[in-house]
Amino acid sequence: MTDDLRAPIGTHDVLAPDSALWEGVIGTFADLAHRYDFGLVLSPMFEDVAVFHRGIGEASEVATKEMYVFTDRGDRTYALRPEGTASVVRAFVQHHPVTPWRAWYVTPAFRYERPQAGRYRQHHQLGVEALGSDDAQVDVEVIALAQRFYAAIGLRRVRLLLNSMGHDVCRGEYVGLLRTHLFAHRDELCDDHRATWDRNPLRVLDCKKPACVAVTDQGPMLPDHLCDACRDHLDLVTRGLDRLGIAWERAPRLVRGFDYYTRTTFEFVSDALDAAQNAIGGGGRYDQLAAALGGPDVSGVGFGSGIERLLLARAAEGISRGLIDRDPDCFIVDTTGGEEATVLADELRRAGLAVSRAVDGRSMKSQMKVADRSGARVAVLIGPREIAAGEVTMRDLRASEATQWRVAREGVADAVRTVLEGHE
RNA sequence: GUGGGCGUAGCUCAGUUGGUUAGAGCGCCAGGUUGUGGUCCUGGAGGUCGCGGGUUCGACCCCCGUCGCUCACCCCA
Repeated sequence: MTDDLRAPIGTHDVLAPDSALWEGVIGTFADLAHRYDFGLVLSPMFEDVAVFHRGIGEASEVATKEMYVFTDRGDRTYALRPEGTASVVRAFVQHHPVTPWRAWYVTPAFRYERPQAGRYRQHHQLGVEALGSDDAQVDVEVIALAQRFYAAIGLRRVRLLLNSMGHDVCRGEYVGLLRTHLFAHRDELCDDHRATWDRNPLRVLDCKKPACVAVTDQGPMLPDHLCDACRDHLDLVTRGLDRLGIAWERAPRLVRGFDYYTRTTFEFVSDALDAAQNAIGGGGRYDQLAAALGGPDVSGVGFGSGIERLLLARAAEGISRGLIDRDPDCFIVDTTGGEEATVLADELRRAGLAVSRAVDGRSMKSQMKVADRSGARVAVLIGPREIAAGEVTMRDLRASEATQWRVAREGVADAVRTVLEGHE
């Protein structure tokens, strides 16, 4: 209701219980990243603007019109990170860890644009980067991690689109051919690209307008013009994916938005989402990024995924199953003032249990209602009679018929555990 | 940046041709013989009708502006 102090446009607060899904997604990813031998990297949310200009490309849409650029009190020009890769690679360059270096991250990403479904000014990405090797096996592992991750969070209607951008020489030759073709057919392009095809010919490949599709359909496709080395690399990647049983599709038109990609590029799309925001993740190899940021001439490969998009895709697939259980194990009802509940709760929590309780001296009936809604499996009741007897009353909140029993005060933790196990 | 739709209780919404104390469901709180939840019943709290201006005897309703939400284009996660 206070309109003057809301979260900024295009940003969102995520509160429990919704946030449990975020915990689940991030936790699942952290666990998987560990299994795939990636270590967590934390890097600043803002960087010298040059990190992104040199990284994702000064001419890219994101860099030219979507970055949050600001000057700090010391007159330094910074930008809020619009994506994850550039700053991770910057960290790699700065610290020169032993290669191959494998890092995973989860971070907010900022882009100044009008919000819409699946598109926000602050969204969140998680991903991995592997630097210091150009072995195609790394590409395969990165893609496999992404694919296994989507499966782990329950997504089924996901397709992997694969392409190769070649390297600077063979792509350069290809772009020349494409530009010649586009020049010959420039009048047939869609309204937008009739003016911009020359500046960024690759973008035209990505255009969905029938006019552009008709032109590019007859033109040269990048995969047909790869050099031998790039072709071999792509073949190794596809063979690796085949051996892992990971389905993929060739996507010769796949052109990603950042300039740093070379060779392998891929995108995961959800068929449950509308085309405007169906990309739930993507990535690829970048041979020149580290060098562009002043580092060694080493290659890297990685991918990033938008958490909001993943959640959107889950919802669109009708997946309601949660990823983690954040309900309390037990709920303490104390009608003697609340001090006993505090003591018992602390004891149970130290024993590893998740405990909820009521405060403010509410009536037993009221506390029982709260206990019920809390999702706790069992209620632990403390009243004058229990205190006198040195016991508590246990009540199963999930049983269809009322069942309760007395337990010695010292044995509460074990009694709760017994109930929990009985439910599993 | 451009365009469409929408802004009424915490949430989802109703609100008659502008008319006198703005409603419902859910949620929340309290009761229903004073130690007990989930169903049911009763009662209660909660709204400057996004904000500002205008028209009018009178505006939640009409007009203008503004802010916000939302969807689409562009691009992407």
